[in-house]
Amino acid sequence: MFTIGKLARETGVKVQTVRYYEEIGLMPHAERSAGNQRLYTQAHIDRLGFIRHGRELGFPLDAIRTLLDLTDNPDASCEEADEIARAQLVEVESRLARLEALRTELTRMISQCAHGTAADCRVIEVLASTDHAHCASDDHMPDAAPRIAP
Amino acid sequence: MFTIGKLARETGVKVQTVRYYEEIGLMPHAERSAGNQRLYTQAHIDRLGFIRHGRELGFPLDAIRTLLDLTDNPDASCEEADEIARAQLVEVESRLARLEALRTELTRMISQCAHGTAADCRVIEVLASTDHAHCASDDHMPDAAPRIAP
DNA sequence: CATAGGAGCTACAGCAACTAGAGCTTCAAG
DNA sequence: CTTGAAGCTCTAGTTGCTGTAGCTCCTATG
Repeated sequence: MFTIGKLARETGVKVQTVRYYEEIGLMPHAERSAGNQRLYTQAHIDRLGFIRHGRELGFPLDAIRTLLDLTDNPDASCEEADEIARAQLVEVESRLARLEALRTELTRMISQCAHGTAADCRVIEVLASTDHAHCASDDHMPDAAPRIAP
Repeated sequence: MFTIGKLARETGVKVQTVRYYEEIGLMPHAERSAGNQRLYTQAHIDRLGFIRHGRELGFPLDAIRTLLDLTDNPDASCEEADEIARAQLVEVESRLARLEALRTELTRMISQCAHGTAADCRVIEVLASTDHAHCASDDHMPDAAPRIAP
């Protein structure tokens, strides 16, 4: 059996994050030692690895929760998993499109900057202009992407 | 002079968000009418438009704050604005790279799904595997991107 | 066997950038 | 004069953690 520190090191998830996952029910309540310390097995490492991998792919915790339920019911249809993955792909592609538009706009802004004073700074001018013709402003911004490494 | 509702409609920023921007000092404290309602002028519309445009380009509010300071000092060098824009471009490009890796991985997962049971679902299998060879897991996840449209 | 310091524990505060709601007042139209 | 939309303040919630304070516990060394 491992302590929480070992579990964290094995999976690359922070200790606090493991406790957080337990709190929100993503990880089961761990057994405790005589001294009230959490004890984990290989199964916990696997589950936490699954969660981390899902987070790396940008799945929200709720989607991961559903995917974990599916792994607990191996006879269930995998349609739901497929759907979650597809939805995530759609999300990722929409973020990509948006970010590509941003890159274009930022590149243009920067390349046109004459390095003078703020009064005639192209960067500021672009922001101040009411002409949003080149903005991708009409589709919505993506949600937070997760932070994995510290 | 406009009410907060008109200001919000003009700029596409929500009423609550305008009040929030005032609270955090991004928008100035508005004049009040006899009945304690906020009153705005064209200058406020311009400023809020600037903020919204910056948010659309993904700038964090702190960066926008700095850019707004520059517009208030038109004689200052625009070097800082340029640097903020460059930093934002770097950020956007790193998110793009990461998202492209995600798209590849998700596409692969989905295309290999045989639509059977969870037990042999490729999506779940990929998440459960400890082989992270194809993950972009070693660079860190980007920060939250903002949500502009409701 | 005592002790030092690293790791564990709980509980709570904070981050970004809003968003939503409760419960009230004010304004403008009919 | 009334009604309903729009304004007001204040508080709490969102997502996914992260950090801190102030404890206790475990293990290794002297």
